Amino acid sequence: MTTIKDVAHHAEVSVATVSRVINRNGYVNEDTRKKVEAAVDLLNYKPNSVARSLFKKQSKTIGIIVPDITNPYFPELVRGVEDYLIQKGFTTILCNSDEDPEKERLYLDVMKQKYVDGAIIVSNTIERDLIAEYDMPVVALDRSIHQDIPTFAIDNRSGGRKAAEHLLEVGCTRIGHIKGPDKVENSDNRYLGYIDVIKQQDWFLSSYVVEGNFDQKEAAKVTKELLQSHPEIDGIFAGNDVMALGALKAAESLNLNVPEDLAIIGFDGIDLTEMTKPELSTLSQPIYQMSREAAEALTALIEGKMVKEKENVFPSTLIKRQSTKR
Amino acid sequence: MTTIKDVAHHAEVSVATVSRVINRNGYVNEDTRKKVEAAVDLLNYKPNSVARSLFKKQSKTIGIIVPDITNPYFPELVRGVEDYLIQKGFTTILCNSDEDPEKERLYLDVMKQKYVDGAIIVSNTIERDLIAEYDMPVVALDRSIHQDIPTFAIDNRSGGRKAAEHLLEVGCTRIGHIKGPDKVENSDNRYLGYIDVIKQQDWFLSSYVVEGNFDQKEAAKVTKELLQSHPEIDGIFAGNDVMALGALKAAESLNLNVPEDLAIIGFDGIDLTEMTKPELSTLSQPIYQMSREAAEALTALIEGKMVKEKENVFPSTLIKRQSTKR
DNA sequence: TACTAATCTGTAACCCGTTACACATTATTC
DNA sequence: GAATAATGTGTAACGGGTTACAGATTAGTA
Repeated sequence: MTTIKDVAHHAEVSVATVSRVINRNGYVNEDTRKKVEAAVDLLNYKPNSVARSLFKKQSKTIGIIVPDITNPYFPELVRGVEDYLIQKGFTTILCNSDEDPEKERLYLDVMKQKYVDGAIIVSNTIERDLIAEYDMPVVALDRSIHQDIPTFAIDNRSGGRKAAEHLLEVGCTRIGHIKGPDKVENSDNRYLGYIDVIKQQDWFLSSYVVEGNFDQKEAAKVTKELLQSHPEIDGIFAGNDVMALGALKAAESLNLNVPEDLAIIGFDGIDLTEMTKPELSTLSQPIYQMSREAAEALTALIEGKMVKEKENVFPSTLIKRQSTKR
Repeated sequence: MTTIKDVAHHAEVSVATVSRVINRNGYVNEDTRKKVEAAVDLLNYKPNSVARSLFKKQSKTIGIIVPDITNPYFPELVRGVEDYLIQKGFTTILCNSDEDPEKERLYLDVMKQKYVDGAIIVSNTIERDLIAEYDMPVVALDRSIHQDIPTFAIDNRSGGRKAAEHLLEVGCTRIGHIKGPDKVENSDNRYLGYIDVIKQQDWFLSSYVVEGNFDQKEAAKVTKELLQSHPEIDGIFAGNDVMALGALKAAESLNLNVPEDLAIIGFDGIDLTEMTKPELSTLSQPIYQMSREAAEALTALIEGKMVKEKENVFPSTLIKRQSTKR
């Protein structure tokens, strides 16, 4: 590995001069610069980021904590972040938390020790006080953490409303909701959006709402139970696409035709929704855009700029497909 | 940020002693150790990984290069790697190459500069000579790079054979193949497996094989064309699950029933295959296991152990589902 | 011409750990 | 009791950059 000393020696200058050339700061004579650049090329010198980090106390690295990259919602999120950051000269450390506070803490510890410049966090459990301990720029993505921390998320409530309204529009007369886990902001707000619309209906029963844990199998199970105890239900709003898929499976197992007997709409707009039969209607999130902007905000924070807008709410878009076409 | 000096000062010892306590090496008196540990706890001292890396010339970080985390095959692969490595004390840098040699090179440069300890690479384009330039432990995953580099991959050819045989067994009389991109080891070998079985059939035509680029939309297009020009085809082996899905879409658009009119089988065993209707038969890969073992091999390499087995071939498992049930 | 400002370059301290080496003390062995 | 081994601890160099500071030239100005 060639070091700055090797280059200095080769170019017959001091390491300070080489450093100045590399970083384009301070005065350097044109001829000297050329000599140094020639030596850099000749020796194929690449400055050592670790040494630089040690001095500068920053690493040009950021961490992204997601619950589970295996969940189809997150790859695109991570991709949006990574794409932007690499182009800004940052590398991205991937952290799968499984929503486990211990793991989250572990990852934050590691980040701190590695002089990571900042973190993008998707979490329900991390609190502002914990983040304060680590004293690094943080941006919340998909779920808010605290009003002081810049957040990039979907307007879940209005999305929930749109979903319920759409089901009413296509003629559903009894609409159930497969809700995500309790006390998770996303699922709660989507549920509230549904309630906003449905509570005005005289037929509404609280037993039309069941909890599905954002998981396909679980959603299939609870949907089946729901449809068995409430055969009058002809429309289902699932709290995310994966659960909508579970609902689709449930309908199938009960020999219900979608959309004729049962209309189904999901939430998220992951690619999966185009791959089912019938294709799933959904509330699509601008995932890539959102994550990219989160990454932008993080780099701004790292560069010491204030981000004026703490709350960045993105609209969801209704995508009408076969599963609600009636 | 507390440093080792702070701790030393607090415990009234030298930094060397603190270092010895932290790393549990060298002689340290029991009482001294306790004093130091108390100071560490009190000050919540976490050693600075960057400084350590600089001296040790290793970073407890590895890079993983995948084409695109957004492709449903890779998240599980990455997860297998990350899970194993975090537990071994390594963090994982995620790199999306888009199969672009420039990006691959850029990522390798960054890794080198950050003293990354090793890399796990999924690539068709990276060559051994390039890797040699970087002089770091490398393991190839999913696709081989060179016989000198430990490889963890599926037995694609035998998988291709199993797929073709299965279609014959369920009674298909004309079997087409949607092949992945040319000169990509995986697609070529799956194709060869198909040929191994099909070439003995007197009905075989080379026009039964079309190329689909591992992409759903493209696969749907070429499958449709294939079925239109060869309506006698009643079985399709797609080079991966995403293309099998495209084939399913094509069948649908031609009003063909799956599996009655057309049996379809994919390759990979991603979760998606359980989510379609009908559910897709596929050759399932032990993705998580394979990637975990790749990570194990990489850490072994990093620790200076030789990995005896360069070629680690994993079997695929035939999963029979509705799409080939006839 | 004299003086100030701008340009150029090198020396050395610093970032924060790790460890070779030296020295001191205590334990073991004959 | 002397010699040797084992234990305990500190000093300082080192890893590879960055930059404050000083000193030397050159350019610009009155």
